[in-house]
Amino acid sequence: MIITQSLQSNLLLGGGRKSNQKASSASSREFGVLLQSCIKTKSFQNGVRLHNQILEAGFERNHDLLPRLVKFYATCGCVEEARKLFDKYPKRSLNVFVWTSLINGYIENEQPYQAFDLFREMLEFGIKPDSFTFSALLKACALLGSPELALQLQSLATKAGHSSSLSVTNSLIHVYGSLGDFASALQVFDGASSRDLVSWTSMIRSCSILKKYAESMELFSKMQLEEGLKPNELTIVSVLPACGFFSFLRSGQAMHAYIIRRQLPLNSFVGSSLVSMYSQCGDPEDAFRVFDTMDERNVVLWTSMIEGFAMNGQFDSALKLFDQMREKGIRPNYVTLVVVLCACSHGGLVEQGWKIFNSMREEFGIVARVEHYACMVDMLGRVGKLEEAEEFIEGMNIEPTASIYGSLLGACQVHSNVELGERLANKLLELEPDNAANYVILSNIYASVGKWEDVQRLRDLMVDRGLTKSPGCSWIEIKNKTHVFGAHDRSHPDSDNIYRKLEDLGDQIARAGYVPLTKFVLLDVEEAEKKRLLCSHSERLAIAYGLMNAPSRGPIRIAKNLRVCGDCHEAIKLVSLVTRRELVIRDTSRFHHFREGSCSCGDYW
DNA sequence: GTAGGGTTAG
Repeated sequence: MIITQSLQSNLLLGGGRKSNQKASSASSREFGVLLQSCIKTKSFQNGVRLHNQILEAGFERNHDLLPRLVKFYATCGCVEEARKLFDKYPKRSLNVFVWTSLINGYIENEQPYQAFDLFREMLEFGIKPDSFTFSALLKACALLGSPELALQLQSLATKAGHSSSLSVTNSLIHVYGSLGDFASALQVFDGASSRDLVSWTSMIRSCSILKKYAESMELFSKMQLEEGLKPNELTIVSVLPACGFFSFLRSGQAMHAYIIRRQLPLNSFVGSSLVSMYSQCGDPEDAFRVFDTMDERNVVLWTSMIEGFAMNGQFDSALKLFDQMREKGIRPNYVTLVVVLCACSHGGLVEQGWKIFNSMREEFGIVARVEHYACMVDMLGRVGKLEEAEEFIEGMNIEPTASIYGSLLGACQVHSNVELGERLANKLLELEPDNAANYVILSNIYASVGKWEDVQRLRDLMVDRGLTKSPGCSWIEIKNKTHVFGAHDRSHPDSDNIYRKLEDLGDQIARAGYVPLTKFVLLDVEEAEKKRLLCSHSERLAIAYGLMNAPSRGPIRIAKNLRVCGDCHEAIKLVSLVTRRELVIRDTSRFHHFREGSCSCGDYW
């Protein structure tokens, strides 16, 4: 509405200034504005009526109106109509604007091949593409998943002198980022002669997509400090995954507050990224608050919230929300079902899991993909039904992938099944010889049953193949500063006090019945050394520091880059009991909410 | 007439 009004006022201003122009010219402008508003509102009937009037007035071929008419039909999903209109006139007589409109029309209707065919034809007719043409075609590269094609277009655009155009620069950053070519995206961004908010937002998004979250946050502050650019809601959406990844609740809250303060639109995109961020920060209550206040809830928003509950151990709430979503007539998509099956798996809800999996096609019209199968394998593996899981894999409609075997290998580690673990790991080492995780899991399986020679053999193999495992660490945010701890770390300036606090906590939990579970030490050392090593796992250092420095109210939140070990899990339950504090720990994919001696995961993770 | 946004198993 506002847009239409501003267009109308522009028209008035323009008309005033050019009062000596011919009447027909003023009318064609008027038609242009009206057509534009039909495109914006996608009002098909009004547009067709307008087209007829344009035809009667003899304006159809007007250099400004024809491209808009083409765009109108394409926007309303009638790209064939747009093509008919295009074919009505000799191609050589049509300007680049008309050609680009139809190219764009094909892309908007997800027909990238037709777009490229038309581009080829355009070049053959000697029509020179402009920056708009290149922007449009770069979008098509993302659809086709082809960074090579993007590179070709980049060199064509450079030759044609359009490479410094902002829209070409920004499209290039976007397409390279979307296709996983971070180096090229960065090269375009760094080499750009000018950058605007879109360039920064695209680069921040590229970092987030490629899981370069630190870079994402760094760019976000650099953009404001060095360029003085103010983020908008798209920038916020691009940086929120980074807040979630690091569990930086305060930063995430600041983003949320910024949206509200600047009155930026809180649409479904912003809504779902906020829900995800709060969930990843172990705060499902605030995630739900955002979810609950959204006017319009689409499938992605529902999916985010279901995942948010599941991630935080609230499996019943997750499944209840799934029911509610269906009652509201929202059709789940395949991601929703991945999330729901994963909730069943993590919550040990085997019966519900089977029921949902078996009804996927009939009830939701969704054919199971590899992700769904992986959830089922994980679900069976977790409850120790390893053989059933293996049979399930054999009976699958699809070829098992490394991820399927990986799911079951994880279960073999939990249930110390050496025989199956070995078999699977050998398959996996062939399928993905560069994935360090497989070596580590197999080595842990050997360690858990004391096969130290095999542990050593795998370590040597990893060294030979140049693979390293990422060292475990935990971190905590205190007063906007992040404190990172490695296992047995003594590098923190407050280290002495932290270890004193740990000793004190050790005494308290021992009185509450703690017995160290030394089987979780995967090293061939003496029993006493094992006990000592357990006490200084990184999450315990972070907890001790948190208890000393976090505000006295509210939960203490810690994030960790690996799974919490079984012994720490027991110890932390008791720490929550003796200190009467809620402790929230995020591991690689989910949360443990420790309260009064128990954990939200129900010891099942 | 152009460019940038949310959910996904292990």
